[in-house]
Amino acid sequence: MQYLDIAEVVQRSGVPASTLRFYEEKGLISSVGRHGLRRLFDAGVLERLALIALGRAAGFSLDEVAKVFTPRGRPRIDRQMLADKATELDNTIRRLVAMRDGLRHAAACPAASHMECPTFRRLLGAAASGAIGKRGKKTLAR
Amino acid sequence: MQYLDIAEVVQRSGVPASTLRFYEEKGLISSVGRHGLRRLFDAGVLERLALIALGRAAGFSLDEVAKVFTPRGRPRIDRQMLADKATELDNTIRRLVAMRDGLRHAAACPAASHMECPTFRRLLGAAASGAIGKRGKKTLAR
DNA sequence: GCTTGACCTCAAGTGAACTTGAAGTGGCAA
DNA sequence: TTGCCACTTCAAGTTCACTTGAGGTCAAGC
Repeated sequence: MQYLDIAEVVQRSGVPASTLRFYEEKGLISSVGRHGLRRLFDAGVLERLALIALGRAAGFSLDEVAKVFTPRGRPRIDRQMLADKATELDNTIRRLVAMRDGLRHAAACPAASHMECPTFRRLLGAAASGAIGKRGKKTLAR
Repeated sequence: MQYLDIAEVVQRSGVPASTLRFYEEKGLISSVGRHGLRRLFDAGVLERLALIALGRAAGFSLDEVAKVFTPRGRPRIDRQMLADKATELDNTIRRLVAMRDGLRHAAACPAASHMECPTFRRLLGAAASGAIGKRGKKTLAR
């Protein structure tokens, strides 16, 4: 009874069965057995899924998230890693704030064409020089 | 002389030739002619590339960036679109700030295991419930 | 006992944004 | 005139995180 059928995990976590299987294949979660063909999961899988969702939202790749899990055990989270990720987020946030302000200005700018707006051109220069982007790619939940 | 060889565009913009060809194929930029086989670009392509970089950094897809360009002309930027994107960025920023704070706390948290830290668990709950992520995917320059 | 249907496996597909590889071309220096 | 080699084309490959499809299985309900 303490084991959850995959359908229950899907229902409780909102994560599709295909994704659960995919995560299991990747070693991110593991099932404790079967009922016939059907996977059974320990209730702890829900916490693990939450941790995965958290990691993804923070910008970790699935592979990075996987490293957080000890071979067969509970999560072992490196505080340094968290701090590093926080710093990384800080930089991302700074860039996005600059972008947002620039966009906001451009949207309200009275110049006939954006190309004549100094603020927009500054933004453009920053983007071109890589000050804004150019540091790799990151997938973030929208 | 006012035309730039593709090699020059590569050098000045930092964008690889393969990407320039890819962008041309996508209709994001266009060459004005050839010198032998080699593409020649108008100097304006640099501004266009900057605009593309800007759009990408702001979270626009290439297709979205393409819409900014009129069929064969100069950029025509919809102010509403800019404002919308700024609002979108605002939401992203809010989420990232929450994430960063959570991570920062978790990194400094004195609880033996992160699983015993209330702040971390709150973050986990938020991630699981989709309050943090779960609203789609966005590729951002890192 | 038989049907049902949710689950299973395994392979392939998706989409975004490029990159890479093979084979070809042509301007330019020697 | 020849050779170099940076460019060209076109197709296919790459990465990430999944999803989809075809064909199969089995516990449960009738």
